[in-house]
Formats: sequence, structure tokens, C-alpha cells
Amino acid sequence: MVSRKSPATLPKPRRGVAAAALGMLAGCPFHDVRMKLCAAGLRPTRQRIALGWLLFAKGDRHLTAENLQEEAQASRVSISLATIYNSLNQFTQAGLLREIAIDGSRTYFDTNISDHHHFLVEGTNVLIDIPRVAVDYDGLPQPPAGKSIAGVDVIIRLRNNPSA
Amino acid sequence: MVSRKSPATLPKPRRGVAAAALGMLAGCPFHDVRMKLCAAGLRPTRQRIALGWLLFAKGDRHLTAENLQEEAQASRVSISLATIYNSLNQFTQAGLLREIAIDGSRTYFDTNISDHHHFLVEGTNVLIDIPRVAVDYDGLPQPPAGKSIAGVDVIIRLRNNPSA
DNA sequence: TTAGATGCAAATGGTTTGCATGCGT
DNA sequence: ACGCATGCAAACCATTTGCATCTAA
Repeated sequence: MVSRKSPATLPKPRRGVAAAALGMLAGCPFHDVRMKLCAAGLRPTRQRIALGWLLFAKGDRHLTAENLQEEAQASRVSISLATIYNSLNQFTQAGLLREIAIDGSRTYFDTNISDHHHFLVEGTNVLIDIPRVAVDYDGLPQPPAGKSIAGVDVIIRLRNNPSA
Repeated sequence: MVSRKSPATLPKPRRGVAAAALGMLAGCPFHDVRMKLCAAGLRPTRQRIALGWLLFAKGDRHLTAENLQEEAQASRVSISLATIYNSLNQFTQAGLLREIAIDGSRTYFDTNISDHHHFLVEGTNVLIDIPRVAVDYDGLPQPPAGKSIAGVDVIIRLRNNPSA
């Protein structure tokens, strides 16, 4: 279920100052997370730090709330599902995560917030990142008057090839 | 969201000569719908004909199950929500409709089954068709080995333009 | 006659919320 | 100490399902 690619995309700073600071602390994940949270205006509580660590210390990931709770338990950290959801939503609002709705029944949170899209393998519910550069948008249509594009969600559904 | 992903029992498609025979009855919208249903292997029951008529007689539409039920009531046809869902899923499975999941909380059914994508106006939940020709896919990435592309879902989220 | 369709109500299940308690500053 | 954060359980709610009853063929 989890897909990872690039080793560890470490700091993804949002502001210049934070960027510099994060760069200097690049060796200490705990501090990275604390700063990430602070930069986002989120109080660095025990739970948020734990979740942030699980989320951001292992490269790009696609997780559901339940996935994340299981990981937390595996790390001997007990966090209520409600708090997991709250935190994930807060992280998303803060721009630390990206939400990916699948089939209207599952919601994944993507730690890769760069501009990219996804393959979805039918049946397995596995998401695979597609680098933005791999999709050619020459013909992106004009938005209607008075509106601007807030985001583009692309999901390419894959089926297992019957023959090949 | 919910447990919204298990196809309702699909009756065995009973395609073939029957459709041709029904061709002689063409002429009025009711018959069109009947034929559509027959061609799809769906028995043309009172409810399915009513829904088919509501869905297909007014051009391209984006409807939720509840939308459709309201329209049915407005036409003095009472159909249970369960049957609406079942029918919509059956129509979708038969290729008469296309499902569009939004935000993981709403599911729209699109009567336009041609290859196209959608604008989504944030806040209003209004969907706007984007002709396929308006999006250039030259750069569609290679699917991983052993998989083929089953479909491409593109939703371009729009926000109201604050200034210009 | 009979397989398949419908309606109702109950079940589902991911997600959210209300409220009392806990913890970071 | 103050106020946001957390946990628990109950609430939510779109969607699905079980089952008894109809209906098209």
C-alpha cells in the first residue's frame, strides 16, 4: 500500500527563514518535525511529533488514517483515530500533506506535496506517483471567467494486463 | 467516507437479437430508453425506464443519487433511494453512465460517457465538462509493466477569482 | 411460473464532533 | 494558569445489503 521512491526528500520548507534553519538541522529528524510544525503554526505536541516523524522521515508515502494508526501502534505510540484524522487534516491545511480521494470511499494522504499525479492499481488500492513532468498539459483549458485553477487532480487507473 | 464500493448484483447481460427486435418499437423517448436498457442487458422495469428517461432525455448532466430521487418525486414517480443507487450502479456498470467521485464525500453520475474531464467549482460543487480535445495527453507516462490504463480521471479544481 | 427487481429498514464504515480531561507554553 | 490538544464514544451520512414482496417475460 505504501509507495516510496526517492530516498528521503528531506526538508520541504515553506518560508525562507525556516528553510535556512531546517537546512542547518537536517541531521535531526525530531527537530525537523518540530520546526515543520512550528512553521505551520501547529503546536508541537507529542502526538503530532510522533505522526510527523512517521510521515516525513521515510520518503514519499501514501497513507490512510488507519494505516498511520497501525504504524503508530507498531512504534508503541497509541494515538486515537480521531486525533489521527484531526492531525492529518491539520497537516493538510498547513500544506504539509496532500489529500487524495479515491473512489469516494478512501482518502489517502500523500507526503509528497509537489506537483504530481497518480497511478491507481485497481483492486490493490496501491498509489504510484507520476512526476509532473511526465504529463504534458499543453492543452490545459481556460478556466471559466472569474475563476482560476486551484489544483489539478489526475488519477490514472490501471488494470493488470490480462496477457502481457 | 462510506462503504460505497461494491457493485450491486449485476444481472447477466442478455445482449443480442432482442435489441434488434425491439428496434421496431423505436420512435418515442420511452422506447429509446427501453432499447437502451435492453441493449445493456437490463430488464426495462418501470423504475429503470423512469430513471433512464430523467437521465437521458435532457442532455449531459451531473447528478447525485439524491438529486435523481428529487427529480423522480417531482415527476410524481416514487422510487426508493436504494433502488436509485442500485440502478445508477447498474447503469454505470453497463456503460450508460460514468461515475465521478468528488472529495471522497460525494459521488456524481455523468450522463456524458465520452472521454472528457471536469472542472469543479470549489464551494458550489458544480461540475463543468471539459472536452477531451482540450487536454493534451501526448506525454502520458508509461504504465508499469504488466498493467494497462483502464481510465484517466482528471478534475481541475477552480476557485473564484479574488481579483483578476 | 420464475428469475430478477424493488422497497424498506437495518447495517456499514470511514470520518467528524461534543465534551471532559490533559498537556504545552 | 490558560487555552489549545487529545481521547473516547456517539453522531454522521452517503451508500449498501438482507429479505420479503412484486413484476416483467
